[in-house]
Amino acid sequence: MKMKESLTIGKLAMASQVNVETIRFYERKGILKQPKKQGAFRKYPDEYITRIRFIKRSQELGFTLKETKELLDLKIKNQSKCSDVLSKTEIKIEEINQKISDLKKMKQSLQALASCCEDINQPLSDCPILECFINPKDKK
Amino acid sequence: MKMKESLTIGKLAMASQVNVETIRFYERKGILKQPKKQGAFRKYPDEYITRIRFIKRSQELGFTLKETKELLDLKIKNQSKCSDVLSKTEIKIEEINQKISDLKKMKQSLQALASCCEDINQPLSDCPILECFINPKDKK
DNA sequence: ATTGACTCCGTACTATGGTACGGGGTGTAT
DNA sequence: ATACACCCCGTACCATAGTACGGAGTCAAT
Repeated sequence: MKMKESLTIGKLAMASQVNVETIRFYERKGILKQPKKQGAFRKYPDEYITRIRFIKRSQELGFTLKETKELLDLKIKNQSKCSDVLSKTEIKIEEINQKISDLKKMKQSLQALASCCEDINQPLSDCPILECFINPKDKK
Repeated sequence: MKMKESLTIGKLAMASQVNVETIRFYERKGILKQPKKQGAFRKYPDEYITRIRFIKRSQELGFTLKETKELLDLKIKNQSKCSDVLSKTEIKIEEINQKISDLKKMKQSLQALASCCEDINQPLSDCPILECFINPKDKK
């Protein structure tokens, strides 16, 4: 009797492109909840792949594991009070807005550097990469 | 005889809003080069403040110290080819574009989650927060 | 029923980006 | 000339985010 939607930890790791140990690490940290075991081994439904990919991408976007857990918990604990979810969600949205805004600033700075380099006769030492971050209009 | 443009490590740390130990750490890592010493103490010209603010800002924007060092080296080794600078910055710009795009997706998902809460009859479990990154056209 | 691949768990180790500590030296202001 | 704040350096320690290891157990195929 084989069940579809039932991955061993090794298969899950392969499918979600992380190390087996990473999955165990996430379980210890409470970021992934331990699945039911069939016999002695963990058996994971397919949606864990999505979950793990979400975690990895969130990290790449600058969220810590703790923050990522909070994002996941918004989804998971959907029985929690609407007002809780709403306020947490709004905080995260604000964080994202800030990240987007910061990234746009950095992009502009990098583009300024790039455009300085496009004119090959321009002296490279005049490239504004250092100065363009240190603007008086400080975000803090 | 006092020299302008000559900061002790403590003054520099204060001015650039980092810990003294952080400056020493950056020197050990080669991210800041050790300045001339006057007597037994390091003496820094003012432009180190700019340098350190640049490092901190880069980190806030998601660059590692190693990457930040690379960016600084682009400026410092200005004998390097413009094409080197250009290709490095273009890679960073592409990374930034992808991050912004993913953050926007994440934001939309969170807004969907928030609006679920506003409309209490909407099933919360349909919120697409997990799905927002999982596109077939894999970036790697 | 035995082999081999996989899993279990706990523990230890790694890298990154710092921070803290402590014993000693220095520099300057009074 | 001496007090006191500051600096020197090495080393140890911290959190985060994993990765590796190793001995034992398990499952599935032959």
